Amino acid sequence: MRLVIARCQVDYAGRLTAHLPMATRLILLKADGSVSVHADDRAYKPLNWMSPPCIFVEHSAPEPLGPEAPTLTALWEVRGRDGDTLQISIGEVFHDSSHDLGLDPGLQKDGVEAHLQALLAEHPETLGRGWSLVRREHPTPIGPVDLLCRDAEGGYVAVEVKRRAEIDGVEQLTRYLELMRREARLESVHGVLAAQQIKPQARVLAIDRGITCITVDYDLLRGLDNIEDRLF
Amino acid sequence: MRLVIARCQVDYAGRLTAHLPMATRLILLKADGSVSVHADDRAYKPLNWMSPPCIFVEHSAPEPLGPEAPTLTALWEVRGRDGDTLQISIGEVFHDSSHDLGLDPGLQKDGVEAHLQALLAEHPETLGRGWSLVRREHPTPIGPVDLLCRDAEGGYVAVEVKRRAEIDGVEQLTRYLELMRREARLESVHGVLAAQQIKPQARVLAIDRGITCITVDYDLLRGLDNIEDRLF
DNA sequence: GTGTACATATCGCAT
DNA sequence: ATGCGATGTGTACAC
Repeated sequence: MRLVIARCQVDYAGRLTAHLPMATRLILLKADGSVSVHADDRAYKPLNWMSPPCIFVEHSAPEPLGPEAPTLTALWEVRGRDGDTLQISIGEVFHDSSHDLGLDPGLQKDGVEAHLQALLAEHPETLGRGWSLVRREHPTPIGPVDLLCRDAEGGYVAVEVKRRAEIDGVEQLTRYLELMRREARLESVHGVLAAQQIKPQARVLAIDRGITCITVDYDLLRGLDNIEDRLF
Repeated sequence: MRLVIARCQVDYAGRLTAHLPMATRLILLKADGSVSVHADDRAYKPLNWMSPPCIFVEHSAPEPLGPEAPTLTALWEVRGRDGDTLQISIGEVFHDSSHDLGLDPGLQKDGVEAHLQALLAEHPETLGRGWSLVRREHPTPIGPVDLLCRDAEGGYVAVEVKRRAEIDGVEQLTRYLELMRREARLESVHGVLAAQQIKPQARVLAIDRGITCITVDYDLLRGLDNIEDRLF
C-alpha cells in the first residue's frame, strides 16, 4: 500500500465525467491495483477512485503551460476495464510512503439478514402460534421467497425477511405472491413481512395490499437459540 | 488527516457486530472525526469504519494478558450517534503521520440522470413525434414523476427517466401510473420508460404492464443541445 | 455470465 | 429529522 499526500487535480471519465480542481489530498494506491483519492472528510467514500482490475501508468511531468502555471511533478493515468480513465496531475508532494501489509485474515460478521432468516426458520412459532416451516428459499419463477410456512389452520404463508423493511421489500413480496397464487396449491397464500424494523411507508403499502407486518426481536431470537444450545 | 499503519484488532458493534483479528492495516483518521480501517485490497471500501458525527477516545494501553500476549500500545474507541462503537486495539505501529489538507474545493459531476432528464425535458420530440412537455417532476401522492408530456393526439404520457432502467424502475413507474389514473384528467395516462439502457427483464415486465420502453441516446441529445447553444 | 437481492450501503434532496 | 431515489453503487449467490 502506497500513501501519497500531494496537491493534485483529478479528472474521471467513464459513465460520468467528474473533475476535481487542484488541492491537497490523500491518494491511496492499494496492492490490488485500486486507486482512490480522499479529502479530509467522508469516512467511507473517496472523491474519486478506480476499482480493479485497472492499469496504472505514470507519465513524465509535462512542461508548465506558462510562468505562472503550477509545476507538475507527475501525471498518473489509471485505465479501467470498460475504458474508464482517471487522470491525476500531481503537484507538490508532501508525503510518499509504501508499506507491506500482507493478506488480511478477513472479516467476521454477525447479525445480517441471512442469520435472521435462519433463526426464524428454526422458530416459526415466533411469527404465529402453531406455525410450522415448509421450506426456506421457496422457489418462484422470479426468485426465492425467504420462508414458506403453514399457519395453525394449515394455510400457506409466504414470509419475506428483512433487517429493515422498506417499500421495495413490499414490492418484492407482492411480486412473489402474485406468481405463487397462480399455483392451485398456493392460490390463497398469505403474505407476511417480517423485519426488525418496518418503515412507516412500507407498513402502509403492505397493509393496503393485505400483507401482514411483523416486527421481530433479533436479540430475543438469539436468546431462544442459546437456550436450545444449552438443551442439546 | 492522520495516517497510521499498525497491527490492530478491530471490533464493531452497531447494526451488526463485526470482528477483525490482529493484522497490519491502514487506519485513516480524518479531520471530520471519521475513522476507517483499510486492508490492502477491496478497492475503496474500508473493512470497518465510523461515519461522523462520532467521538474518538484514546485509552491508555492495557496490561498484557499474559507473557505471550501481544503488547498493545493503545486502545481507541469511537462512538457513533446511534450508540455504535468501533474499538481498535493498536499493536506495533509502523507509521504515524498527520497532514493538514484544508477544505476540499469539491467535485463537479456531469452526465447523471438529472442531466438526462433536463435534456429530454428540452427535447420531448425525441421521445415521440409531436410530443410536448407539460411539466417536469409532476407531483403524485407518493412522489414526482420525472416528466409529464402530451403526445401528438393530446393524450397524457408519464415518463420515468433512468440512466439504466432495471426492474425497480418499472415498479416505480407502475405505482405512479396507478395513482395518477385515479385523477379524472389523467385517467388514461400512458407510461413510458426512457433510459440509455434497459435491462431485458425490466423490458419484459414493462411491456407486460403496457409501458412503452424507449432507449435514448445521451450523446445525440447533448449534440442537439450544443446545436441550440450555437443558434442562440 | 446474467439476474437478483443485500449492504453498518452512502449520498443528496425535498418535505 | 424522515422519506425517497440515485449511485461510476460494490458484493455475494443462484440459475
